Amino acid sequence: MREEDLKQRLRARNLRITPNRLEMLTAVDRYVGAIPHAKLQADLRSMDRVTLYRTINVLLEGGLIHRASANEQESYYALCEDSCQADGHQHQHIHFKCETCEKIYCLPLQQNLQLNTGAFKVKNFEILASGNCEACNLRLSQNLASEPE
Amino acid sequence: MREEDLKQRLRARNLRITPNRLEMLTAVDRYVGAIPHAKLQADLRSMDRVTLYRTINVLLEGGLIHRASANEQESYYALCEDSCQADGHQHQHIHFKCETCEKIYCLPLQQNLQLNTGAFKVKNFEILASGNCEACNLRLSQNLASEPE
DNA sequence: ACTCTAAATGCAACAATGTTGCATAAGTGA
DNA sequence: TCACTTATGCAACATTGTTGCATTTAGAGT
Repeated sequence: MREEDLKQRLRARNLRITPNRLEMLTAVDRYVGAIPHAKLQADLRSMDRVTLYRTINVLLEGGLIHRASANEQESYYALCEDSCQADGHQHQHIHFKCETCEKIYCLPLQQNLQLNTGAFKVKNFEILASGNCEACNLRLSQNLASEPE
Repeated sequence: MREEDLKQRLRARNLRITPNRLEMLTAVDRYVGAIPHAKLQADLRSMDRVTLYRTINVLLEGGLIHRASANEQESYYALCEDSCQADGHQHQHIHFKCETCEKIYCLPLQQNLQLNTGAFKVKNFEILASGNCEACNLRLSQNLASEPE
């Protein structure tokens, strides 16, 4: 993604354009899947640890990135769609963690979900899935195929 | 749930029956919804902090409880169904967080989900939902109804 | 009921993760 | 370029989770 586009996203949310924010957005953007916190920290090791946390929060609150949890302690981050609002992220997608390569992917949801159960009214949801990703499936099936009988 | 039942669950997984484990299972069981870590710690404040962590891990690994994450830092715990295995939790249910009372509920899933997307093969999933729970919905609608026009 | 052994517990110390206050630097609108 | 607000870095602190080790305890066998 071009830097000018990232700047535009910051402007759109009335956030100041700073080198730190651009660096973070770039790191999140270029990573395939959602970036783990540790990787973000490694990529931006010139940035103060505190600034890292604060910048994550600013971008989260500004609706530029979202947190893709994975039923673990560590958090993962990905860029939001343009449609996300600061307070109302509407991610109708799946956060998929590959068991093999351990990457987190944001996948679109194929089906319209009806999650309401009795008098529990679902306003928002997130799906955490795990399995094998496209690349790993391919690799696994090739290894299997080339194995001697 | 009767204490004897909890003991039986421990025995079934070849886990020793200790006062700490029984206390923890009791605390998890009597809490409506999934219990937050902090509440667990408060309920069991006679238990050493380290023992608390280790006991949680034992029960998780034994498949007696499961972690219900909620897109936050804090973890929540609930008893497993009998069908859960140590390594293969199969929770086809929704972890629902009420926006009003903030409790976490484990709700059954009404619909059979087809989550596979392209060559991504989903083996396991969890749904984190939020909205208003039954009790809060009722309370909210009553307040609304009784408000002067 | 007693003994033995492996496992559970508590404690201390440590490690990792996240937060707050404050002085300084930098972004932005005039 | 000036003035004002916000962002940053640093230090200190707070919270959360982990490890090693000595002691206690659960449970199996006698």
